[in-house]
Amino acid sequence: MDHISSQSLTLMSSAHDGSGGGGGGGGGGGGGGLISTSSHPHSHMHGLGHLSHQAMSMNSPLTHHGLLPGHHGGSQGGPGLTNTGIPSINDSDTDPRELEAFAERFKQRRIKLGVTQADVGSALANLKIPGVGSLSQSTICRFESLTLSHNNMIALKPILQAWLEEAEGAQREKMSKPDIYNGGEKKRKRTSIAAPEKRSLEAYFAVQPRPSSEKIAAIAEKLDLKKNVVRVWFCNQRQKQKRMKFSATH
DNA sequence: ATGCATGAGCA
DNA sequence: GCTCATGCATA
Repeated sequence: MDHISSQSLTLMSSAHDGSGGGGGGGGGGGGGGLISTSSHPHSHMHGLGHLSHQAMSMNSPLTHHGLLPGHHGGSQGGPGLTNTGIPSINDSDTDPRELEAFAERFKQRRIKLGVTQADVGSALANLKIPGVGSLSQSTICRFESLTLSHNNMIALKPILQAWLEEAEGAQREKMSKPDIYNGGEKKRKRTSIAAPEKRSLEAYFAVQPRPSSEKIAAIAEKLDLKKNVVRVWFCNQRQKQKRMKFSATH
């Protein structure tokens, strides 16, 4: 992609507006999973607590959004305090339109602060929020571009909002260093699936998004790919369909 | 910005 | 073995 590639130094002047359609695909909101952490052999431990996990069949912790008896004007600048005094998650926090608006504001202010996505990710650990550690540049980027699941967006919003307020309040000091790498670990290699194979996979996916193990094996052999590569490809493809926004490639 | 991958938790 | 959150590697 020859976009405006700037992850650490250059400035990215995104010329895209905040396209309105709140509706998006986030509607379903199936899963109930939230934050989890993964630790790799070479990375330091992250710490987003494993709050909850899948809730597959139904909506769960979040009151379904969508059609609420109209209230909340739209934007909310402050904490979601209710007259009950509990800073709980209100309906407005699950509103796709609000999420989109927040993501936009977040990016705007983040850039204003002269902070990169990666900086935000590592700075989260400094917030000392129980169960919250750092996040990657990828995740911050996906949050801003709404390419996360609806539930994931809802879970991350309060955390990023907290960082934003903290960063703006103490807008004076420099963030800490990213971190150091262990120079002895083997680096993961990313397999690249060629265009023709990719087209075939998409074709199979169109008729059967969830092929059986045997079917996957057949596809794998036909395309001369490792079975696991094919299986993961289907998993990732399914996940993509659940994002709030889709990749511009279609 | 995004493709392929890992890992936790569950069925 | 799937889903879901998340990340390394890379275009």
